[in-house]
Amino acid sequence: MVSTTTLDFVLDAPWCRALTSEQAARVRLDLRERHVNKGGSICHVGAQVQYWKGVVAGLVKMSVVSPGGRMSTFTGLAPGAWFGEGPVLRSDTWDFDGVAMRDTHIAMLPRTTFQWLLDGSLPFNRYIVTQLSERLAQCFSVIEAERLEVAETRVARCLAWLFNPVLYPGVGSRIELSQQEIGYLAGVSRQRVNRALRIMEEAGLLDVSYGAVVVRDLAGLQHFRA
DNA sequence: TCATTAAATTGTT
DNA sequence: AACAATTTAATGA
Repeated sequence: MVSTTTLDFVLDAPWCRALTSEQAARVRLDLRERHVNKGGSICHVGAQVQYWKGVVAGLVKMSVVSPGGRMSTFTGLAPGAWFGEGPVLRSDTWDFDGVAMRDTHIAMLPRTTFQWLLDGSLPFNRYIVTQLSERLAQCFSVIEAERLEVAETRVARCLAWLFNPVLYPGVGSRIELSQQEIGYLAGVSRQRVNRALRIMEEAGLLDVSYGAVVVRDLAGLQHFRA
């Protein structure tokens, strides 16, 4: 049995609302949850994918480590994010590391249930396709920012990703995130984050406050160039 | 409720 | 990376 917060979170998720009552009932039955303390591991490269996971609360950093030991952070996963469908469909093992950037609450749906939904629900398939498409678009956006090698642009894209309403429907316009944390996510120093945020605030794209950012113009953030 | 202190975050060099 | 300034949270009168 899972907590009511997790249950509410899942039943309210866009993919779940599209299911039949019978399917939703099985989801409810198979659902598990887990609390991960700050710094704890949510998934790691090479491990078997047992569950399709959703971020109920907290923040997860998605990263990979190269053979040389260099670490590259892809993105943050904000509340409302569901992830793991890629590994489930492709390789059965995780292809990235997930680390909790703060105390995090994870909802987990067994792989077999996930596949059962894929086989039995057209709306669920549509949701997954939308999810994958959105992620692909975001990947292009981030790759472009990397090539430009402008820290401000990377920060902007990184934030735009975090506030993506398709991927993270629960996220409003405000996310509690220190400049240090943004630095980890975007792969730039805290100083650069600080400067980038000021520039973007000046441009009217967002407001910065103590330990949080409020997005004013998401589209503007996505297309921001330094 | 207010004042004091510690901790976290931000701004600057 | 180090330091100072600022904001928040916690504590106790």
